[in-house]
Amino acid sequence: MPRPQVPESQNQIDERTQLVLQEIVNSYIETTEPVGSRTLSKQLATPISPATIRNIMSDLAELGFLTQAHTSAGRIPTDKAFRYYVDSLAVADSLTEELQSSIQKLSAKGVSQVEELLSNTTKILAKLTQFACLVTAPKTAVSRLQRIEFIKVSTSKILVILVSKSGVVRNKFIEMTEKISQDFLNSISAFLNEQFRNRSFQEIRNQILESMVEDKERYDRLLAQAVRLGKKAFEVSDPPELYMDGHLNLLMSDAFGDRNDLRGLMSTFERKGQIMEVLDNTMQADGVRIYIGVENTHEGLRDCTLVTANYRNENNVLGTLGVIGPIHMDYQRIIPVVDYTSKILSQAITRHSYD
Amino acid sequence: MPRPQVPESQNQIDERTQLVLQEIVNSYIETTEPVGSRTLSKQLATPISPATIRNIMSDLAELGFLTQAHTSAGRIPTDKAFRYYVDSLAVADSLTEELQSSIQKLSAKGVSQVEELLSNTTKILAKLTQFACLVTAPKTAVSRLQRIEFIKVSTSKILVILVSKSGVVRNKFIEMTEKISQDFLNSISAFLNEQFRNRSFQEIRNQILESMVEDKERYDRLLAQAVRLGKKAFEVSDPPELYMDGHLNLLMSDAFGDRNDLRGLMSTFERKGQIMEVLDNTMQADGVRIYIGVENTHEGLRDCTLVTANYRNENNVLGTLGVIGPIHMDYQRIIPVVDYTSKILSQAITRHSYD
DNA sequence: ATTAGCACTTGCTCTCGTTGAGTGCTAACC
DNA sequence: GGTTAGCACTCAACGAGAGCAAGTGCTAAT
Repeated sequence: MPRPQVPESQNQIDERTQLVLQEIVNSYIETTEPVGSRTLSKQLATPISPATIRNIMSDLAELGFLTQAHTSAGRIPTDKAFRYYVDSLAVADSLTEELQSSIQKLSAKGVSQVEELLSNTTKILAKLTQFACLVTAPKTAVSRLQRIEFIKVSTSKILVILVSKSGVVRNKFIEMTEKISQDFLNSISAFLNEQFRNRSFQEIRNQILESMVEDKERYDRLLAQAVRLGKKAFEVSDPPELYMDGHLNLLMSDAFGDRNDLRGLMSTFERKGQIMEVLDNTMQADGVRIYIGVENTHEGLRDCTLVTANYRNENNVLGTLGVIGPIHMDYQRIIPVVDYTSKILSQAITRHSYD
Repeated sequence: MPRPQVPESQNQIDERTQLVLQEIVNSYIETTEPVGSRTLSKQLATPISPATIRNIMSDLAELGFLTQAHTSAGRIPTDKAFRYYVDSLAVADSLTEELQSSIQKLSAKGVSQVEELLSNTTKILAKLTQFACLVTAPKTAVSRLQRIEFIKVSTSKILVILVSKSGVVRNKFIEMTEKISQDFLNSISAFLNEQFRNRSFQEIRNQILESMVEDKERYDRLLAQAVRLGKKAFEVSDPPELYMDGHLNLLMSDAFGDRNDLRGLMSTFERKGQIMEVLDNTMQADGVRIYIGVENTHEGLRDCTLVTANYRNENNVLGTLGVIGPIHMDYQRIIPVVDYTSKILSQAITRHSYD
């Protein structure tokens, strides 16, 4: 999702015009009301008369930075204006101590599970931003194996436990027709642990599949069973895991005027798979990414802004977190929050890793 | 939450009046509009003139079954009317084949985890009812131990795996300061399995606590460690588990007119603990329970109806499921759906149990 | 006891001025 | 030539009033 490249010439606007645009966006972010020339004139530090501002506004409208609901209404910044604002005008606030310490709480005392860490992250983000917040679980494909165990829970059922380096535990039941003793299962897990420890799940999958096409005659019973169980254990059957919180904030906030707007958005949230896809698509990039309105490839998000950042351990990018809010969100506040949260989460999850 | 006991005399209303009341409620459920005497007269099978109906309505209003928004508006059934309707008038529809088979899908092919079963249940209920749907995870206190295992994942961290008879798997990390070998952990889990298999978590907790106050001199190292680890493993630190789906349906449906109504309701949903409590309180009773509007002890649900039923295996009630919808829901449809779902879930979860 | 008839109530909708914020243009100004 | 004051124009929002429709309550007749 590369940022739309606009010819420089088109956006070549002089300093004062820039100032006016900045102030319009600021004002709109603050009030969510169309902003008029008179009001703006008063707010502006440099005194410019309403008439002049009208001229400037007219220019900006022509360049596609402003629209108006009807001829006699004030101007509303377009998505393009917000993009411009975010790119060149906004100076990211440094976070207050208070915000910082709120965010640090995500890995507070006694958080022993990665799942809890991620869920805390969404909760804290939701609280601080008052928007919908998302965190993807560490990608299974790049996860590295820390430990695999098989536990026989009944004659035909085996519980598989997969622990990844990043601290994620996954449980899965396998049905077996033939009888296998717990001792034998232990041998198998010992073998698999020996063989695959520290390898990524993706690698393991591939290698197992390769093994299967090799000449089976060469296998002893242990190896054969290990391959069979391993295949089932590492199958990618798991639904994409996504932690989500605060989508009700959007409902509360009447930042989205129409109830129908909200409906569309909410049903997007219900399709977690789609949201996952959107987040995954942003994962290549680095740092905080911002997708404003029409810039969103996913149709359901065209009336929102998505702000995302990755989290990682020392070796790999593990997942993405993000917030979804109105296009007129307070970027100066939100961007650093997302940024800092991603860093704190990275730290926390690195501490949780086993090395 | 016992059903409010109303003196018989107050509700002693003759057959025709009953019929009118029934029809008013029916009509209101269908249209969500105040119902007037003229309209009702036409709908009624037995021909009664509008004027007579007005008299009857006047009586019903006096008895507290009907209200009206203003003098010249039609009548609206009160919560009391719905209670009367549900208790004595509604004949539960038998479920269509279609509905039955939809519900049976909750335990469709390849559902290997109880968690998935429960989550499927909320999804199916949400789809069929278009309301908010809830399922509580099997109560840990009454769960019986099937298997406990300890896996050492790093020098200081131990992963505990608790498998209950009902098929629920729970993971938990324990930090250990002193070093314990995996072999020793295996001995401990063997011991605990031997000792506590089939006992309820509550019993186990108690017994472990008892053991701790006993003379420690008598312990050998194994026993001492087993008690220590066991205590941590069975600690009730887990957040109450609640599966929820379809609360967005309520948002979509405009059955709740005001957006503020919805906000209150939604923030109730955000406090899962409160919802849990409400559901737990209903668990003593048997069969389908219905709490209409003011009958709800929890304030946030006073504008809703809650319909709940338990699910169970052969031995115990395991948890509760329920739907929350508008007071004017279609009871004839919803009640059998909840009832049947609870039965199918009971069956499915019984099949998942290990015996 | 039931019903027809009628006066009355009340919310809803439509229309039509009025108001006010805001624009666009033109002409004057520095 | 850029900036500003002034003025005519536009258009949503608000409010009052008329007409309408649905529904009630009461009274008198059946």
